[in-house]
Amino acid sequence: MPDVSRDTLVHTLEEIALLLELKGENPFKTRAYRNGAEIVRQHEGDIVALAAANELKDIKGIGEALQQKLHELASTGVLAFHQKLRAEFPASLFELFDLQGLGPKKIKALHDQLGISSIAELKEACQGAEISKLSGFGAKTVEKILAAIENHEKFVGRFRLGEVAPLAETLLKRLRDHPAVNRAEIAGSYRRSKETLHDLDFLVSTSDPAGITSFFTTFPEVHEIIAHGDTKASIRLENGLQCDLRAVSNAHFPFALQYFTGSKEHNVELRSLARKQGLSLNEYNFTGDGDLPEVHEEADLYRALGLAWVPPELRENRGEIAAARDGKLPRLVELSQLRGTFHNHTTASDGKDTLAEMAEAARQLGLQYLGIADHSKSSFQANGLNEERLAGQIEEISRLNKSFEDFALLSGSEVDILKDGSLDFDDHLLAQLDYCVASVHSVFNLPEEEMTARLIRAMENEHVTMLGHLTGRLLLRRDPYAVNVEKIIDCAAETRTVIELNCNPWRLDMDWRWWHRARDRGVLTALNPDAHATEQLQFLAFGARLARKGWLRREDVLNTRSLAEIRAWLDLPKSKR
DNA sequence: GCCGTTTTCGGCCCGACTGTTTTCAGTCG
Repeated sequence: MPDVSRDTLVHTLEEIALLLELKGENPFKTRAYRNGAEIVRQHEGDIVALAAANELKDIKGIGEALQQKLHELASTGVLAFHQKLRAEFPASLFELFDLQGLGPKKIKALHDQLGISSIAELKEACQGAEISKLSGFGAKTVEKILAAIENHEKFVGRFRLGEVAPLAETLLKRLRDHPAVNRAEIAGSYRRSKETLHDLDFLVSTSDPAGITSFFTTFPEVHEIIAHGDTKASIRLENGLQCDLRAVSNAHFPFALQYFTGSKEHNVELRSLARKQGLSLNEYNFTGDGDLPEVHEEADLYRALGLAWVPPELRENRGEIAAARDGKLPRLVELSQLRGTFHNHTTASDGKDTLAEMAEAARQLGLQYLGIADHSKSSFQANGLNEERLAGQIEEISRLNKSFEDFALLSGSEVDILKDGSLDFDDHLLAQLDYCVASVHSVFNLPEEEMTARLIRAMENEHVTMLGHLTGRLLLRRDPYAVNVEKIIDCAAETRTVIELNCNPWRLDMDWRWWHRARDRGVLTALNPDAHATEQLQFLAFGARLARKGWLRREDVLNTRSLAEIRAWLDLPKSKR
């Protein structure tokens, strides 16, 4: 039996969809392949085994053609149809899809008429004159393509926290399980919970450093060994992520952990502080005249410098060293303190799981309440609910709630903020909801002043409980839209509007750099996973990490409150909250 | 390519924006 995973099936179908688009195939056909990919991804049960046994009948969305293709792929490991399509286009062509503003039609024109099949070739063509001879490629288009390439270059080699976390934890566990390893941690920006990373820094203490570095370089995920010495190794994984390993002794471990966690700016401050005390600090130890402080843990190191232990998330040289000296570090919020969450989707709009399934998943996580905020009617692309369907959902939630003890669904809506700042539903309907998340999903390109005024108008609505994904950014993909965040924070403080911390690893929006200021203005946040499937409720963990990075405490986070407290809070008029 | 049925072919989600095209095509959400 060939080694075929669910991912192989999914990615093959998705790639076929892309290739068919390039060929200019019927868009509904390409959609059928995309749908098929999604169905395979979501299917409960062993879909690979079913496909291999040719038992895919009766799965809605998988017709005869897809059944046959999935069977061929699962049972032989290859799909002739896919191979044949692939042979028609160079593999590097796929990278052009990563550029904002380029779709299948333009890519096909570039490939067919100018022989362009990579970003590098496209860049060259844009800088020359030939490209403007193509119909549909005027001066503005060329300008936009160049901007998209620049954007892409800026982002290349970086990864979102959420996409590396599972892999990072797997590799860490493997190191910890090795008999010669005493302690192991991931340092660097991962430990500091940066929203994007360019590498992973593993650190182990061991009595056999050379053995561990060798072990590390033989991991099955290794694509390339960049460096391999006795105490240090660097590998590149198949997904492009670079991983560095340092192996040190137990005695050196706390120093190395502190040193490799960074940030560089934080460490510079720390070392200058040490120097003032006649100490020198490096990645292995303190040096200097006289008695040196005894260090077994990171906290000992900070204490030796007259500081409280600084949580790694705060180590960005943004005031944490002074706070640690003055005993003013915040007691940061913890994932385990969350009691519920507000912004989640169901099959009613563009979610993958039903109301009942989402509720059950939230209960499994130990939450007391789950807010449902499906899209509103203007979000056609997301199957947004109109007034009638929303009213039906409110009833369904109320019905379901009768079956729960110590748990409740809350009726909300993720209502679209229209271009002029008005809302997609009228106040009468909004008043029937437990709460409302207001978000922008269209017309992203307003000038900053107009966009800010648009959001402010929405926040001034009595029924708008919180603002969803403030800037609309998609990390490493799409820049935030122009908005004056300071003014939004001030307005949120005045109008008592909550600002969401969207926990989806693509968003993590509002950016962590603003939360300290918002908190000081008395603005509350809600950690919202924006879950479109039950497993995405786990995004709360990323949100908690970023909230900590933003200096937020338990009291700054609305959804650390109990269900009873939330109900009482929602019952207050907005101005009294 | 899938689905549903008005059983074997027609419909499949809609609208905004942009640029370049003079009435629309491509991309995005």
